[in-house]
Amino acid sequence: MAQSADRLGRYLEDELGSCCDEDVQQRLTELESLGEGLHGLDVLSALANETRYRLVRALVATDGELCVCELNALSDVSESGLSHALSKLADAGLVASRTEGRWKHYRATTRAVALVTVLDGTFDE
Amino acid sequence: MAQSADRLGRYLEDELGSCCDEDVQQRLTELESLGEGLHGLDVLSALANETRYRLVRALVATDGELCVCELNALSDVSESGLSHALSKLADAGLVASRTEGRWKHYRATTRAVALVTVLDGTFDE
DNA sequence: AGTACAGTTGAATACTCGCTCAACTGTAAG
DNA sequence: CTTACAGTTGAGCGAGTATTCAACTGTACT
Repeated sequence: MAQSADRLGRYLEDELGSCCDEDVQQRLTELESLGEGLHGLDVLSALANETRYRLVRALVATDGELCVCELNALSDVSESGLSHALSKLADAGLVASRTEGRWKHYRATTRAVALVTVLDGTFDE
Repeated sequence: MAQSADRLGRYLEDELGSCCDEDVQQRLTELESLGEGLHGLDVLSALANETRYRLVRALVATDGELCVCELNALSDVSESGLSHALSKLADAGLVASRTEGRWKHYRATTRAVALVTVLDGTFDE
């Protein structure tokens, strides 16, 4: 860390013309405050996996509900793996479920819809 | 796969009252078409890591450029690790860079801004 | 020329995470 | 009450990934 502060000092000197230790210290605290807020990392982690991403995309595309047994048809993992995947997605608030008898239905949340939509949108430019 | 088709058949029978093999087959192909389109998975993978996510958030929050040496201050990895991280982000189209002398400046792309914004937005509800 | 520094690259290591297997819960039907 | 089925849970293994170390490129300054 002392190393990187040195380099930052040299950089600020380049930028400002002159630079004292206090300038470096101030900039350091400014920068550290930028690094806060890891809100959303768990959501991204949940989505950043082929199996889970496919499930979410399918649910978003369906614009409704799909039964676990239907989701099974479009994922190439075991039934157990599918359950794990859906559980992780539910924890991240990307899918919600409804049980009916012994069948369980999943649907995409608005969060999932928003993310997939934005993600697709950034490829059209 | 034969197993899951069986289960799907039983499910469709429950839903439709009756169900023949052709119904199952048709539903299967419908479902498989939903699983297409992995566009964006690499972007998510790039973002779904604490180090890289913090870098992107910082760049988005700054609404401008940051020097590598400044980014170094808010990431707790080595200088080399930082370089690897930025490289992966650049590959995913989440950051862009500009070299000036021996200093290199990074900025968030519109894709990064869009994603972070949407992600934050889904927590306010 | 040579030295110092900003940043990158590739290989090796350590670690996380996704998947499967087996055992389990809960629901419906004979 | 027993059997069959839908789905979940936890442990353990294998594969992918994040990080570091060392060597490198390119730029400025003397």
